[in-house]
Amino acid sequence: MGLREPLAQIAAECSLPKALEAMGERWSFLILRAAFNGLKHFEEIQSNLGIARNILANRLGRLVDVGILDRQPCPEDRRKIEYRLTEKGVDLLPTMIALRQWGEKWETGCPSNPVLVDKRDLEPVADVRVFSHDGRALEWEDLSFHWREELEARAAE
Amino acid sequence: MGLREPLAQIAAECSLPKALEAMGERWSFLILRAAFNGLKHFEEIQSNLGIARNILANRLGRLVDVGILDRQPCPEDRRKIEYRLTEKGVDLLPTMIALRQWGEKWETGCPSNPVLVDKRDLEPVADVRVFSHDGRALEWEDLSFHWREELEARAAE
DNA sequence: CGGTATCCACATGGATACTG
DNA sequence: CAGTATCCATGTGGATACCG
Repeated sequence: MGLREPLAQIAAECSLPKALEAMGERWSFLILRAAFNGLKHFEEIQSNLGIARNILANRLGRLVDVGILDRQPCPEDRRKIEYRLTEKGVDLLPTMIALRQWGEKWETGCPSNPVLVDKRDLEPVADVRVFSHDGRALEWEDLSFHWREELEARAAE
Repeated sequence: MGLREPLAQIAAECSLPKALEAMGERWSFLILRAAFNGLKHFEEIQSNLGIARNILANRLGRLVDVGILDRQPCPEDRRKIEYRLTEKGVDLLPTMIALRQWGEKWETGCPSNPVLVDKRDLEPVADVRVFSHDGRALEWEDLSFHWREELEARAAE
């Protein structure tokens, strides 16, 4: 099954729709970015993004519901609320960085600021890309979609 | 500037909002997936996604406008229209695969089908992640956001 | 501080019918 | 085949006021 031959029926078991259920709304990625940048409080995020309060409340609630953010009283001031990334939330970093890098390359044409760097040497991270199981960088031409069943049948031979 | 210390002002030059302008709508990623899966024609995409015709027309138009898809008469039948990924569109693959893998891990809990494989050995590609400039796989703890100016000042010392 | 409540505008989305 | 046109429902988003 080649990559450029259309699939008769696709998407039957693709996780993308499910992922988009959680992250598909316009503000979700921006709220997530705020979280990655260390913003934890409602007012902080609201003033930084300029998002309407009711929408922010709604989105934060949804992100908490799906387990991307965690809502806790602030340790140093129990009256305040703190939103933190869960492990599931942190796991969205490659997606977010990939999209940001794409925007840098094709939309703005210039590097974003602040930069995501490796703490060890303060060097900017590499472009996010697709690698083979043994670490070779792959181009679109090197890739193909295959049905799992077909691969298993082939492996069984 | 540590990763867990909040940034006073963020997002001033981040390309993410611009990227989301192009890809932020619910259907955009799914239409893109259809394109990656080799679907080229309006009716094909419409029946595969179950999207309303007017919305699909609108989204296809927008994706063409921003240069992610290219709209051409079909080579073998000039009466038909064909949508193909541009280079800019293909460049969204890491983002899409990263999001799909995240969904597999956290939302559906099972691998998607069809699988993206390396043509050479038909092995599924590796999980998309963030690497350092010299190819070390980085965890969230290894990362930090820094202002470009600060990095340049430091380098000049 | 971290929300709700309200109100309103517009965008998104779906269904269906029609067209070149 | 690849859309438009139309209609309608709901969702998203913004502004503002209010609240515990």
